[in-house]
Amino acid sequence: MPEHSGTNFPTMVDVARLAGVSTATVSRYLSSPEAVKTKTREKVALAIDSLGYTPNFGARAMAAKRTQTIGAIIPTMENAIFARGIQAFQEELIRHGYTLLVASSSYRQDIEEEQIRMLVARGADALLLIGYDRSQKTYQFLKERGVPILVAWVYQQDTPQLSIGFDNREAMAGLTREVLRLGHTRIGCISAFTDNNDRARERVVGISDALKEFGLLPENLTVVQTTYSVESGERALEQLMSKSEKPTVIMCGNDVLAVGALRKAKAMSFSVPRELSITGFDDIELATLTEPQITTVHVPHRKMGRLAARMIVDRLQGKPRRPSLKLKTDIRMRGTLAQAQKTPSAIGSG
Amino acid sequence: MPEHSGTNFPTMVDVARLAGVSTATVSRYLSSPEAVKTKTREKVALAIDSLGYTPNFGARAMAAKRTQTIGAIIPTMENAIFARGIQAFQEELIRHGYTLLVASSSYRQDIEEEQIRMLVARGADALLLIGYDRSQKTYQFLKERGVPILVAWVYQQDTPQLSIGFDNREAMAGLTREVLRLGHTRIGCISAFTDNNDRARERVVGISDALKEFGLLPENLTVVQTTYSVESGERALEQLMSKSEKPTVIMCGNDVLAVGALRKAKAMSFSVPRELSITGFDDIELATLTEPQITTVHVPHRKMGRLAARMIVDRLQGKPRRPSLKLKTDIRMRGTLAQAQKTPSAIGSG
DNA sequence: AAGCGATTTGTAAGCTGTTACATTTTGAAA
DNA sequence: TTTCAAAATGTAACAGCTTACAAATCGCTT
Repeated sequence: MPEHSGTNFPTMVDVARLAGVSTATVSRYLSSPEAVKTKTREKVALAIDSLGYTPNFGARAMAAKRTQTIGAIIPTMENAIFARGIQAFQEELIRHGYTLLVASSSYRQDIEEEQIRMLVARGADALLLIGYDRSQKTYQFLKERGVPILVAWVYQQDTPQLSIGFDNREAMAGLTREVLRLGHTRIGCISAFTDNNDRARERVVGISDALKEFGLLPENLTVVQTTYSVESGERALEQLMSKSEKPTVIMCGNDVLAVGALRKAKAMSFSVPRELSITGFDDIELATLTEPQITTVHVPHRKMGRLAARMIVDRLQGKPRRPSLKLKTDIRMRGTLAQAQKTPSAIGSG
Repeated sequence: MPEHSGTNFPTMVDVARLAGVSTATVSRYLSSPEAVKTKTREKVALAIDSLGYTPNFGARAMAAKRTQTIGAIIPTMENAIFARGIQAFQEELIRHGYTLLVASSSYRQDIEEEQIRMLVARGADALLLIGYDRSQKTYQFLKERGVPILVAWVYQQDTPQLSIGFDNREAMAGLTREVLRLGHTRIGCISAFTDNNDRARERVVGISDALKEFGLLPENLTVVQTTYSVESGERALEQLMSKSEKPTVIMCGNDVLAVGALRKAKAMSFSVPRELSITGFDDIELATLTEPQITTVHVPHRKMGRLAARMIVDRLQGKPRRPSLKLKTDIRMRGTLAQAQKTPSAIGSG
């Protein structure tokens, strides 16, 4: 007589007994009510209600081999762009009857891998991942397990994975062209660390692309890599502006770094944008709250989240596979970017 | 001959067979390796590795009746204070071998209830919830299911639930005292909607408390309720400042609203803080990025997240129950709060 | 070599759903 | 009334793990 300690909740068997039907019928009632006669349906509904029955997720997952659950792994919840995109992603998923499980990797590949396994083990029907950068082993694992993935926040033509995002490289190149048109030739760049972060890497490459187009040399660009935070932006700016050959513009990998750079620039008494221009990336709310407001690249995060959800749901419901989606970004010209100040040391005196 | 479509992954039985042990041993290896001899351990490890085995979560949950999973439901991911607290919460949980499942309720009670059921059905061992406000039915459900909960972001003495947080009412009263000492008598308040949001409600009550202490009347306070966003703050400020009897200080329910208020005040050409003072609540990063910086109440969100995790883990591991925890908040005097401007229309000219 | 407690491993029941297939019921046509 | 396909329901075999209990093994001591 194994007396389990009280914690015994009603199961399907209890419901079936009370309703006077078999468990199969209860199960059918739960997953496709229209397959059950009205009269039976009422009996079952009543039984469920009076017992306060809730199906056990684990058992269901095991038996049915699907969970109506989507997993997502983002680098961090503390970054507004992910928070916003994921929030929209979730709202759209709920609308389609799916549940979202979120995990964060702290920008670390080993943790991301662990989280992927965790989510797969939990039976996630599909996964949303940020960026392409991860080991071949991980992709292999996902493939073996048959778990579909959607790569978000980036778009690249020649990848096997389905993706939704934008072309970080081209977007940054576009902004750089504007910068160069304004006569800047000495460019500082504050980037997030680029290892395991293709978004960051592509943005830096985008700057180089544009430089080349304009016939400038690699020496015209100085890159500082740092972590994601306002303070990091401050430190990086200080570093860049303490050189003898000071840049006339600081292009930042995202808005948070730009805010830090702006704050430090002010503290160091550089007039922005007269003496020094600054640009950001993402167009988070913060970018319009500074003085002057930050010139940046606008990215439609909410839209991306929403569309990502639709793509995944379509995929799971076996609809014809949509191609990867490239979203448009656009440049928001605001107060921190202006004409380069003419300096004694003239252009390209080589 | 049910031919399942290829998707058959290695199970514990496969591992056991390959390692030449029983499934019980494999299970032990997984959950308490120290209970397995070194030699056996190696064999099992090898087998797991070469098969690429991952335990099935559903099966495990069902058999063990626990999941090493904690659920958390926050109003929204888009609010930096929750994002930050939850991030810390998660980091600490991982350190103790637990996994976090996050869901968001969009500040809606019905959705929160649904999410609670979802997380319980998924076998969450415990739940982190924000604020006390929810139906008795929900508390009852949780109690029946035996799922421990921790209420965060608030602290109240006389509640049955274990909680960690701060006294919103007292914190806001403290800030209000400072405001009143500076001679302000006409106070505007921009609050989040107070239904189903005890944090917001308590903050407003805190203002009233302090007013009473200083012998001021309810008429001295005008409250506007709105949603959570910079724009809402802007609109609310406009509304408050378009009355004939303008307030000399605007106390906001959180920093985001304060930022909006500040921006609109500038746009309407009120000099802050000379003509109009503004205060916030939370002390998010944003509060130090405006010009002038926002005077606000500092809340230790990260610390709260970290401690919340410890409390829950202790509880689950059967350690002696800690009492609810009240965290200290403190006032950050910055640039948006100053002496009330003396106006012709003198005080209380009844 | 036998004995014995402690350590390690194995056996098998049990956890709660889903679903293929079998069986019964239903209702319209003959 | 009988007949029969369609509709509704029931039966029972899984799904993959944990764990109480039994059995085997180990390392000493006598």
